Amino acid sequence: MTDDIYHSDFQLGPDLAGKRIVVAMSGGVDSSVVAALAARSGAETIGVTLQLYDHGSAVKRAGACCAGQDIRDARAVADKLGIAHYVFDHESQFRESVIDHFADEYMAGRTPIPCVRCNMGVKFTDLFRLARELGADCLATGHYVRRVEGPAGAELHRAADPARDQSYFLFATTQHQLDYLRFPLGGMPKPHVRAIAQEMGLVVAMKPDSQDICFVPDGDYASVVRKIRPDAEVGGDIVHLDGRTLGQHKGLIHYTVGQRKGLEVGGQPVPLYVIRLDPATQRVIVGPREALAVAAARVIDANWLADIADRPVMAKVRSMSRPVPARMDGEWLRFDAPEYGVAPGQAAVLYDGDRVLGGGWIEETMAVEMATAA
RNA sequence: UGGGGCGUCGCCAAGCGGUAAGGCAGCGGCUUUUGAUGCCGCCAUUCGCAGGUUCGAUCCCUGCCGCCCCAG
Repeated sequence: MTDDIYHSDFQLGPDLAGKRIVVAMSGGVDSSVVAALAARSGAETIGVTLQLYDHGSAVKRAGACCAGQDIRDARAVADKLGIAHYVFDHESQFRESVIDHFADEYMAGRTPIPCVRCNMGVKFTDLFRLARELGADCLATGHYVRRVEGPAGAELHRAADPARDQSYFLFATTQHQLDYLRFPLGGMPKPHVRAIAQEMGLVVAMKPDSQDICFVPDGDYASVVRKIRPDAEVGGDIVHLDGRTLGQHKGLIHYTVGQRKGLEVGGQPVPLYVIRLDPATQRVIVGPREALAVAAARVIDANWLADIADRPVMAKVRSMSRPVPARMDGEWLRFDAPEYGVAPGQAAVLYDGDRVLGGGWIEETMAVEMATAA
């Protein structure tokens, strides 16, 4: 027999007849394919789309989701598949749980990850509840991550396609949520997903991948912060670690730890990087790249999916980087080798091979010099 | 209005008679499912201004302008 490109496992047992699957449909190609796979599985499939924000028709850029055209796309796919489809207005919830928090974090000199907040709240709390209310046996999403049945229950693993892996953004998924969630695309390469969409004639087959922050129109996140918090742009001094004031900046929200571009400070022998942000004095502290070296990060509000105490782990402090060896020591994640550009507000996610052990939010960091001096 | 030094890209800075290094900043692109980082490319027909010497000057000479230092 030929390979069945539609093969997927919703981990609901051998017979899906009589089962009910709710699919979170964003209007993109990934979740559309999940809906298609669910529909073909024999289970009753219900598509749900949450409208998260609305910039009018202004957001016609590639990469948006959950608004305007995306909702129409989701509806079109559901119609094509012949499945039920519901749209719920979650603009106010999304604004409160994701966008407002995003703005406040930047104003506090931190660097937020709205995608994680969105997964935690809107998707895995609100949608989760909706799916339960609809009597579904599971909630399926288009995330590129794998759910593996382990000896002690469901485990969260990285996607088979390392280039697509989204596990970093899902570290806060609780065991309870994981039990109910399904990620049918976790084992597939992206081209495979598009092939399915194309073969099934889904209108979204050629839709560009989403990227950047969905609710930020053109990469200019500062303008979004400014719109929500009009007093966000308070300028201040750009101060070197050695005490020299090198210039003026246009507001803390424009900077993040590790950032090099945009300081507009010239005449230096070496590039300067943002070492830290001081919201109390509205100062941007800069220094040479070496000053960025961090020995440890304090992690709070953690979500653990396995025991991580006192054992070697691999850790990621950003989505796009290979995991580095580290170890948890109480709240402190201690890196075997210095890490650079670790910003408070970002997440630290721990791995054991492909398995996600959990993670938490970076509250503060310890510079290498301080650590060695201590 | 005594002496000395300096004025080269937005900033720092080489060049000191043979037809403008480099760094920083900036801009563009690539990469990227957060913010960053990184990588690649671009970035002074012109050297404070005006003359002069020379085949040829940013480099030599003269004057002017502007800074800086010492002295008074």
